[in-house]
Amino acid sequence: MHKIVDNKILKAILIQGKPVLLEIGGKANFLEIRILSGEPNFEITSAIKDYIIDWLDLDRDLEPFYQLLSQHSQLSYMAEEFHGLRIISTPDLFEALCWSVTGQQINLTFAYKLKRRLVEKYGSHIEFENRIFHIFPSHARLAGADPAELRSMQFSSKKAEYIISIAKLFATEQLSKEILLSLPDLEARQKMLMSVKGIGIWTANYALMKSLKEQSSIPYGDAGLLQALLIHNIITDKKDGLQIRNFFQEMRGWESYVVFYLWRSLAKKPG
DNA sequence: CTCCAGGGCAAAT
DNA sequence: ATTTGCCATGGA
Repeated sequence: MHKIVDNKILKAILIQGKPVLLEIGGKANFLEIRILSGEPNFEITSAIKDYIIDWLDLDRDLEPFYQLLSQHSQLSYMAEEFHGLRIISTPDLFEALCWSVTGQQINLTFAYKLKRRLVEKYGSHIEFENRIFHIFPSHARLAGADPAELRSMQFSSKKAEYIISIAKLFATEQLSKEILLSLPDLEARQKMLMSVKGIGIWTANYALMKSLKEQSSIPYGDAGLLQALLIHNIITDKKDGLQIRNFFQEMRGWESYVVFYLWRSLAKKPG
């Protein structure tokens, strides 16, 4: 959903329903944002700033997290190696849910392929200097999609059904980020999401972590998480729930960040 | 060929 | 209340 060119992020988003193309570049101690396409005014510029702060989690003080990591025998290296890395969130809850349903039980490479097809077929886009910048499909668009069409794009029948029914929940305003945020606590949010077909505990926690940025939302059972915990000798058995719970007990308040860093540790190092 | 990927559901124990 | 079969596909 974004491109990186010359060490700058290019991303198209909707701000107040209007498409805007952003370029985010790094300077010494601040970010420089350019609006490449769109009609900026004060209100839009301000909303863009809020969006980026939310998206890249820029308001969070990571020092307490690095303190916690540095005390951990196996993970202390991360405070150095991944210094400054923040959770890249998915502000659009609908997108987060579609992605987590898509990614269920298949390898990530294939999951990315499916998402690309979904975005290219149903999403809008901005064209700028002969390049296309995609915007994730609206729930309204996917609510009207034909499940057979998703099936032909190699979504499983169940995933096609789940995604379209989730889109309909959004389209009929039975589900939204605002509705979830209005609930009293994490448990209530998990419960509401899990009442939807296709959303189990993993999907609920993933979406809550990525979109609502719940700091204690742990995607228990996640294949990548378990693999990373094994690699770091934090657990010896993927089925040993006690070891896993004990680990997250130590990381209380920063569970999501630890998961995010563990996932990052699995990524192939460039070069 | 088999196993497993950033799971969840429904049927069968 | 737990376990199992199934979904779809591709890489190891």
